[in-house]
Order: sequence, then structure tokens, then C-alpha cells
Amino acid sequence: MAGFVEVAFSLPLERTFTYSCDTTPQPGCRVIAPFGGRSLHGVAVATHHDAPQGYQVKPLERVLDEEPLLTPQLLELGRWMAGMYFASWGECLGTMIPNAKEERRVPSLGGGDPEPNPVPITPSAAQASAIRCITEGSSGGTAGRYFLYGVTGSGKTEVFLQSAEHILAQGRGIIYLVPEIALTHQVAEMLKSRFGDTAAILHSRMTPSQRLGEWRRIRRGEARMVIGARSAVFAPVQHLGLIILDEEHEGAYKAGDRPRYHARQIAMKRCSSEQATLIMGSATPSVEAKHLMDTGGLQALHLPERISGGGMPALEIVDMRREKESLSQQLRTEIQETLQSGRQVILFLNRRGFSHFFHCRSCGYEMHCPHCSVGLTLHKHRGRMVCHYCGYTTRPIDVCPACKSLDVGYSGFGTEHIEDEVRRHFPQASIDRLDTDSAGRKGVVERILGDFRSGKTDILLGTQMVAKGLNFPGLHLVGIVLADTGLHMPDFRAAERTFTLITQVAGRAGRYHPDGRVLIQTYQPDNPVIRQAAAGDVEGFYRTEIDVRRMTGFPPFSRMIRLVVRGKQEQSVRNAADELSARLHSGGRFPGECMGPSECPLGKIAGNYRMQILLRSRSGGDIHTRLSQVLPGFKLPRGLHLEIDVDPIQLL
DNA sequence: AGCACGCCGACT
DNA sequence: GTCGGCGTGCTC
Repeated sequence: MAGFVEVAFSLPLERTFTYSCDTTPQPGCRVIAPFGGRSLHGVAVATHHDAPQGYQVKPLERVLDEEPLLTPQLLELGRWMAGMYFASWGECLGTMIPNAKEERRVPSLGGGDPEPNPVPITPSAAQASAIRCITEGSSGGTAGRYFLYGVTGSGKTEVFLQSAEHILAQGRGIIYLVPEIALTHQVAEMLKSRFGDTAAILHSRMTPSQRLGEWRRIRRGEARMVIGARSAVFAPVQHLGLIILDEEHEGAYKAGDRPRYHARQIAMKRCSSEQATLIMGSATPSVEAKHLMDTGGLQALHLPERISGGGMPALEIVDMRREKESLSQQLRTEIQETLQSGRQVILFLNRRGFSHFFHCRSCGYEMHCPHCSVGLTLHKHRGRMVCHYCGYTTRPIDVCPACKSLDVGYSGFGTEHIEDEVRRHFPQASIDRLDTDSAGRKGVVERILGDFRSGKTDILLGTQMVAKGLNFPGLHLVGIVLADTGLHMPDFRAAERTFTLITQVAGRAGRYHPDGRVLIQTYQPDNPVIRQAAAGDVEGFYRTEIDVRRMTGFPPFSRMIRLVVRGKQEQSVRNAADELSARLHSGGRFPGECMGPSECPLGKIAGNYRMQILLRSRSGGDIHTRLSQVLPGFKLPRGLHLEIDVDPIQLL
């Protein structure tokens, strides 16, 4: 039993380290080992009978699992991921595992049982054909990749459920991914009422020990269904048969810190190596997914109409160029009418705070965060100017610090400003606001959404958070306060995001009421993206956007890698970025394009200067290879950091 | 990534 | 004379 074990640590080190042990843990177990004078958590990745040569091994401190937490397939997935995203094996394994010290029971989902609904709804013709396609495809040896492409309310969920049922009947497991933590519980309730079986839940707001508890249940086969956010794609499901990726277009599937993996890419890899079926779904697929459908890499399953009857709500563009307030005359009138008919309003705005920029009308001075290159936002309720990137706050000012003029003001408007304006116009209405400011403590989001669903709230206003996959029976009117917001972002996905946002928000209205209304306020009423979104011309949008991407050579017609050098000292950041660029160019002509180094669109965040290099090529393989040749010999001076983002979704 | 060891400036 | 800056090197 005594022997040697190879351990991978969650450190940016390519190597593994070998330890001696009395009882050799199986690969996939977590261990604690002495490492350079401290003791670290790591993962056993291999075992050996003989002592390694050339150095003195140390004994393992502790083995944390009796049974391996990670399956051999997950260990292998971690290795693939390391190569794919330029991280170490150990870092990737560390990202998968919930790092808990002790196990605790997960609090059971509170409340009374949802009404049991074991009887499958009789599917529509389109649903039936989609289900047939998926289940027939997955009964043979070849598991497919499908995209359920249909508007909100077209019945994607029922197709997911019946496909899941088919997989469960084969004795295989399921992972159901959702972009938002808030959605996990909804889906869990639904699965429970349908299958009786309890699903495991995984997301980042659970404590590590709760997550570990769920991992163990999954690993032991006690839970065969897993519902979770991004990282649940790593759940140690036995005999994985199906991964469902709902709301495929959501940016939340991309991890923000290293390794910067994309759950969709991991899901594709996992499904192909474990012979599982992949079903993605959205009313607004990412341009990449749409292109894959068009070119046959992904089987599109169309769900064209709404189950409950009723078309999409009427979308109308409101030209803001002649309006004096941030709520147009038309929007105010329609809010009034909606309230009088006893129905509800959502006002959607993509910006927190009271107003955007402070600026001086005499000299044009703008107030910026001293640590970041972004304007400060006034949060009136807190009485502070706030930086949305680093959280820096300062006292609002009434005199221009540059020219001492008193003619200063705040332009642009945020959720707080809208809230004030709404309260002024509709003093009798009950109004709630939902954004990351008001949703500080946990449970607040659920309370606010619950109040709206039950009709306690008349008008709900907020940011992205109100637009996500939530269905409200009493909702009649949706106002998009300013649709142009993302359009000027220095990012090739700006049009896609704007389109998706409008279409998704629109889908919320009139889900239960065919006469639902959506007003799109904009300063660019003739912008083609906004017009296509307003017209519900989804196919038209993809056609033009895919053409644009083809002409400009952006994804899906290329792959990109974004490199960011970050540090406190501007000059050393610049030097390091130049050095990296020089090394990328050495060793033969650069394959594809190497753009920069240039200052990032947000050149400074939290006191860190940021320079970026963008790599781009048709296939992606060549730039990936070149980068992996250059990186081992490239050492950054202390205090500098290199972020590597493979297939970036944001270029800020 | 940490945390050692190691060699040059302003302080009890 | 020491405390402490952060450069380079290693961790089984």
C-alpha cells in the first residue's frame, strides 16, 4: 500500500510534485502536502511504486478523500483545459473542485412542495419533432449537439425535460446549466416536481462545504441531475448522458478569472469525450452558435411559435432626441395606462447610479476615478461619487476643481435617477429597484422579484438583473430607457449585445398577455441594429452581423487571444508589453495578426496600468502554438501580471 | 504564487 | 552598527 503519489497544486507551475505515503491515495483524491515550508491543498494525479531519483521526497501530510472526488475523465479534462487556456493542470483542477475543509448538509429547499406535475405536457408539433430528433440521435452510439432555437415561451423547457427523461431512463446523468444563480432554484423545483428525484445544486454563492456535500452526493450517484451555474459543468456525474446549456448567449458562462474558461467550450469537450448529448438553447444564440448552425456544426431545432398563443409583444421605438426628460412623454403615458388597468411595468436600464458623468459646463472638465480611467457615477442615496470598477468613493462637488466654475452638472442617467423621476410622476405607485446596489444582501433579489411576481410592486426598475429568464404573469409594459448604451463600446460584440438585450427584454413582456408592449427609447432611432431588434427581425440581424464579422475578420471567422500586462508602474508595464510583443514576432513571420501593444480601452483599473496585445488568426491553432512557444521563456518582473484570455468575449 | 535567501540605503 | 527594500530562485 505504501508508495509515492504525484500531486498537482493550484499554482501557476507546470510541474507536479511527488510525495511518499503509507497508504497511496487514488488519483482524483485531494491531499495536503508540505511545499516550500508551508502546507498546501493539492490533487493526487498519479501513483508510483518506486521512489523518484535525484531528490529527497517528503511524506504526504494528509489525504482528504477516501474515494477520489475527481473521475479519471475530469482529471483528463483538466489537462486539456490547461493546454487550452494557458493555465497549469493544478489550477484547472483547483477550479473544478469545491475546496472545503469539512462537509455539511445542504439546507433543503425551503417552502412547501410545488404542485406535483408528473404528467408531461403534450408537446406541440415542433416540440415533438425536436424531442424525436434528440432522443433518436442519442439512442445510437453517436450523441449529437443540438441548438433549441426559439423565442421566449416557445417551450424549450419541455424539450429539455423530455430529453432529460430519456437520458435518465438510460441510467445516465444530466447537467443542466443556467447562467444565473437565481435560476438554479427555479429549475430545481421544476425537475423535482417532474421527476420526483432531488437534483444537486451547484453555484458560487454556496459555501465550499455545501458544494463539497453536493459533489459527494453526485459522485456517489445519489443525485443524477445537477443544476448549476458555470462551474457546474465540472460536476462529477457518473455516466454523463446530457448537458443542457440554457440561455447559450449569456456572457456569464465565461469565467472572469483564470483560467478564463467558457462553460460552453468545456461542455462541448466533455460531451464529445464522454459521448454525451449537448443541447443548447436560446431565443438569441451567440453569433458563433448561429454560424455553427448555418454551417452544419450544430443541429438547429426550431421552435417557431409561442405555446400560449399570442405573438411577440409590439415593439416600438421612441425617438429621444426631442425629449427633455429621461422618460419620454409616450412612455409616461403608457405607464399611466398600464397602472390604471391594474397591470405592471418594468423599466430597464443598463446603468447603475444616479447619473453617469460629472462634467463642468464651462471648461468641460470630467471627474474621473484616480485609480481607474473611468468617470465617476453619482449615487445620490449614498451621497457619494462612486467608481464602478474599483469601488472608490468621494464626496460630490459643486465647484469645478479645474476652473472653479459653479456651472457644473451631471449628464446621463442611471437607475437611481430614473427611480426619482418615476416616483415624481407616479407618486401613488409602488416602485422597486433591482440592481447590484439594492441587491446587496442575499435574499433581497428573491424578495424583490417575489413582490413583483405577486403583484405587490407596480413598477420594477433595474439593470440586467430584471431581464434574465424570469416570467411575470402581470407584466404588461417594458420600457427600455436607453437602448443605445452598449453600442459605442470599443468591442466587436457591441451590436450583438445590444440586439440580444432588446430582444430578451422584449420577450419578458406579453408572455402571458398577447397585448404586451415594449417601448425602446433611443437617440439613434435609425440604427439598423435597434431597428432589427424592434422589428423582431432575428434572422435579418444575424445575416447582417455575420456579414460584418466576415468582412472585418472577427469571430466566428477567426479565433482571438487577448494578452493584458498589468501593473502599478506604467513604464514597466509598457516595457514588458513591448518585450512580449517582440518575442511573439521573433522566430519567423507571425502567423495571423498581432495587434498592439496598446493601452486597454480601460487603461487603468484600481491603480493598475493595462496594456494589451490582441492575437488573431483564422484557425486559432497557429497563434495558440506561437504563444505556447513564447511563454515558457518569458518572465515578468515582480509586480507585473499577464492575463491570457483565449476567445475573449469582452475587449475592455 | 509565496516565501526564502541575499546584498545595498536611512534609522533606533 | 541594524531594519528593510525587493531581485532571483526554489518548492517533491
